[in-house]
Amino acid sequence: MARSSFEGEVPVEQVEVCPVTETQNVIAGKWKILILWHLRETRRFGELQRLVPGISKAILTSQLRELEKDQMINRKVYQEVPPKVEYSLTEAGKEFIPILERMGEWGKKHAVNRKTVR
Amino acid sequence: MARSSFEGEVPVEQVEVCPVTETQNVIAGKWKILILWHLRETRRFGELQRLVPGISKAILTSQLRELEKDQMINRKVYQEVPPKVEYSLTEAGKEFIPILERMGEWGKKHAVNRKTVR
DNA sequence: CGGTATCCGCCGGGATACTG
DNA sequence: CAGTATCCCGGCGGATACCG
Repeated sequence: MARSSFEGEVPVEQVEVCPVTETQNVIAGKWKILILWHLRETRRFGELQRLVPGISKAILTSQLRELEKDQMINRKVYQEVPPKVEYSLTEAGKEFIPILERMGEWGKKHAVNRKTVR
Repeated sequence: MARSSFEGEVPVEQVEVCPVTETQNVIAGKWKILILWHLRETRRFGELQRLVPGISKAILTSQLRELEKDQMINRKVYQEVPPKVEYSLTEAGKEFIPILERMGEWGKKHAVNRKTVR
C-alpha cells in the first residue's frame, strides 16, 4: 500500500486520499458520534462523562483531543479553582450535525437488525 | 459496559443502541466506503480489486462479506467456468449513497488537512 | 474537577500459500 | 476467477493509579 521504499514506487504524498474516507476517519472513534451529538450544546467535561455512559476519563480525554485536532470541537479552559473546561462544536462540527441526522434516519430504517458484530 | 452478568445489571438487550453509531459501524471497515462507492454500478470481484488499489483478495472478501451481512450489497454467483460473481447495492445501499456524497462535500471543505493519523 | 501515565488485551487488517 | 486457510502485528480502547 505505497508503504514500500522500493525505487520506482509511487511516493506516499501522491496517493490520492478519498475525502469521504477522511470524513469517516474523523468520526471513527468508538464514542465520537455520541460526543459530537451531545456537543450540539456546550458541555463541561464531567457533564460529557455523565452523558456518555460507560466511558472513562482517560478515553473521553483521548477522544476529545482527537476531535480537537481534527477541528471538530473547541476546548475552552477557565482559569479558576476548581477547574472548569467547556467543549463546543466548531463551525465544521456544526456543519456535520445534519449528516449525523441523516445517518440516524438511515440507521433507524436499515441498520436495526445488523448481524456484523462491532 | 453492560457486559457483566451480575444480578441487578441491565440486560444487554435493553441497552439502547444509537442508530447513528450503528450506521457508522456499517461503513467502518477500512475499504468499505470505496467499495460502496464503486458499487454504484454492478461490479465483478476482480473488477473491484482493480478499482480498490492495494487491497488483497482476502481482505476484499472479508469486507464484502460484512457488507453483505449488513445488507448493503447483493452477491450474485453465476454457476459457470470460470467462476463469475457480481456485486451490487441493495436498496439500503443505494439509499446510503447520498450520505456518502454529503460526507464527501463536507470532507473536501473541512477534512483536507487533518492531523489525527488513522 | 479535569485531567496524565502506564500497562495490557483484543481484533481488524495485512502477507502468503493453497483451492474448486 | 474468486475465493479459503493461517499466521502475524500494530494500535485502539479499557483499567487503574496518580496529579495540579
